[in-house]
Amino acid sequence: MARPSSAAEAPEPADESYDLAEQVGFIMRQAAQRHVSIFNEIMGSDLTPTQWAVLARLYQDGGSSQNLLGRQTAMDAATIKGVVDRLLKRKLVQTKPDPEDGRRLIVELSPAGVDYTRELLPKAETVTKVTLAPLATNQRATLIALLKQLR
Amino acid sequence: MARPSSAAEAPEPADESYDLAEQVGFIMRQAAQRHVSIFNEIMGSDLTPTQWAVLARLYQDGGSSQNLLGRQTAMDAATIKGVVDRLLKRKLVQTKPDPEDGRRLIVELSPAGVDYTRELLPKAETVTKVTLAPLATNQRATLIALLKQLR
DNA sequence: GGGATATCGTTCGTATACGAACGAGGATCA
DNA sequence: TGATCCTCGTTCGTATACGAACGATATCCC
Repeated sequence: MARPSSAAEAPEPADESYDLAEQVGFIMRQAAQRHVSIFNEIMGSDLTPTQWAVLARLYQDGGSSQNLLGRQTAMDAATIKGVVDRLLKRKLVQTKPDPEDGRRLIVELSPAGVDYTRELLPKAETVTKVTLAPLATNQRATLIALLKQLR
Repeated sequence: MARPSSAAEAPEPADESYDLAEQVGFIMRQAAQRHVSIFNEIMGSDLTPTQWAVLARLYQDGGSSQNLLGRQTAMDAATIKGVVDRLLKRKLVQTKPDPEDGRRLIVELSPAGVDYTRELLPKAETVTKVTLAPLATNQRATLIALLKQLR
């Protein structure tokens, strides 16, 4: 059956035109899934995309408070806590209280974390390359520009 | 500090050019987060994007086996099970064994699920509209075409 | 000074997401 | 028929993701 009920019951014409496979959200979820799959293949299963985001951000800009770090890596306070905890357990990051603000916890890369991140940088670039491989060069810039407008 | 170590230590030139905020994966995750946020606002917090994907797929094409349904909605076997279980608990879907294949479990919309899905269709279209609102009309088709190539 | 307000980190609960392993059923082919 | 291989559904463990609530600390402003 194509429809679970007769067409005459549909009150709004909109009902006829909805196709899940054509909705941005659904397509974007699939594209994101493929990206994560590529990430896991290249980076290895011992590091997740969000964990990498934290390492890369700390490597680029140094330590920051846990909540700010979360904002910079697109995670809310509850999520960044879990990610930082797991990186702490692996001793890739370290924390210390902020002397200027008793509420804040400063998170920064450990020396081992710096080395680890630097070693992974080329692989991280490969992830982006492979993810964008199906697109022509000019299409890649277009996609990124369009996605940025949807943030 | 801009870099946790001196530039002279970097063995590969690639290290200098990596910027997390410019990687597709990171930008796509943010765009997806905004989409989910819009989804929750419009559809209400009692239904998730994946649950909606299942309802919409069943509404469009009728029942199918659980694993096939998962493939059609971009979820693996473990994930679709959880989603179907929660929809079962709300009596929006119903299941029955496949008479032709003892391994299969057929999942289909319940009568209440059909009504519920039909009522939500206009809102689901609004979700897509609002998600794409920042883009010009011709850009929307471009984005979708590019994302489809990344699946 | 001190009360209202905001931010920070934490915890809980729920829902994807998926790898891995498992047993039951089905298909293929010698 | 029987051995082999594949698919299906299930379960477990781990990791995001985020709303909600909480106490502790800062800040604002009267």
